[in-house]
Amino acid sequence: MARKKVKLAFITNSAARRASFMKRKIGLVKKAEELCTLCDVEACAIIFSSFENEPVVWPGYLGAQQVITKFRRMPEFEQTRKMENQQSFSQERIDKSEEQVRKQIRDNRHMEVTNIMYGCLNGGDFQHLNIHYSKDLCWLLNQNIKDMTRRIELLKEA
Amino acid sequence: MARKKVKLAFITNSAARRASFMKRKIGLVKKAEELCTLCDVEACAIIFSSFENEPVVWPGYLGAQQVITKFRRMPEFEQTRKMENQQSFSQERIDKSEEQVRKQIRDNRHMEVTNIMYGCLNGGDFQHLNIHYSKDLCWLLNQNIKDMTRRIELLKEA
DNA sequence: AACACTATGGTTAGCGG
DNA sequence: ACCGCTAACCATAGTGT
Repeated sequence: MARKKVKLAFITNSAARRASFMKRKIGLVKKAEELCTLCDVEACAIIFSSFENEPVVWPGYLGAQQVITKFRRMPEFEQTRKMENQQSFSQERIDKSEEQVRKQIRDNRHMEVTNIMYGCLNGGDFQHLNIHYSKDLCWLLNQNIKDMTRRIELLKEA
Repeated sequence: MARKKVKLAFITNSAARRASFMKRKIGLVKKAEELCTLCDVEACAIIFSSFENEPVVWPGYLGAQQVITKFRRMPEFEQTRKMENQQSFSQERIDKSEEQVRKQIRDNRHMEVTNIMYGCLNGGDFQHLNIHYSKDLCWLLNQNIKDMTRRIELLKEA
């Protein structure tokens, strides 16, 4: 994610994919270690890749076995419930993302109308604006006027 | 890690620990998903914490079972070898860190002597400098003179 | 291949609601 | 408790060696 924002999809170039894997593998293990140290959790991770003959096993063979045993001991019904939780977990993340998109659209609109406003202030033509932009522009102007009025009042008090 | 750089140690405050866990859990799963998408690996993660009654199981119960089965099928001797690899993996990271520390010390020294140099240029006293600082300062001055000479030559050519 | 570097994008601690 | 925000840290893609 350096020069360009990287697209979250399979990396076709195999050298790049390998490089990315090597870096991210370390990153992931580091994050897991941090979580353990900071929050005292019991966890394990296993990663099979086509780049290495053996899987990455964190935090090591014995540690992983211990966690797996604990996992296996959970009653089946708990595990099934968990699967459902897993789904709702993903759903929540989707909902969050969608909310963020909506927010972004609002912000973009705001900036767009702000730009139009400055254009008008510099003598631009605003006769051609359609009804939606006109209404937003009006609202924005009113907001700005309110802001300025408030500031003036504050200055008077001081 | 906003206001201060956080120390990598158990978070004593339990509310803060819980908050950190909740955030980092999501972060970890996200990283794992990214690794899968970008590099097409087969992986699983299980996290038992005192904050949740059930473990976080990624990528879900069935997916985890599949990976665990594959892991269990590995011959014992491979698994043992892997344990050793795990150790050397950690050792490598320690070595890297130590090298970085050494580099940092060098850099710090460089900046320190640079500061002294500017002090001298501004009329500071350098009679009291011990032999080590004197030598480093001498070296730094020579470097700077070389740099300047090179730049002068470049300018002449142009 | 395997590293060091660095600009950028991503993560998250601490707040405020 | 949980959510959103933002400054500050952290991870890493791309590059050069």
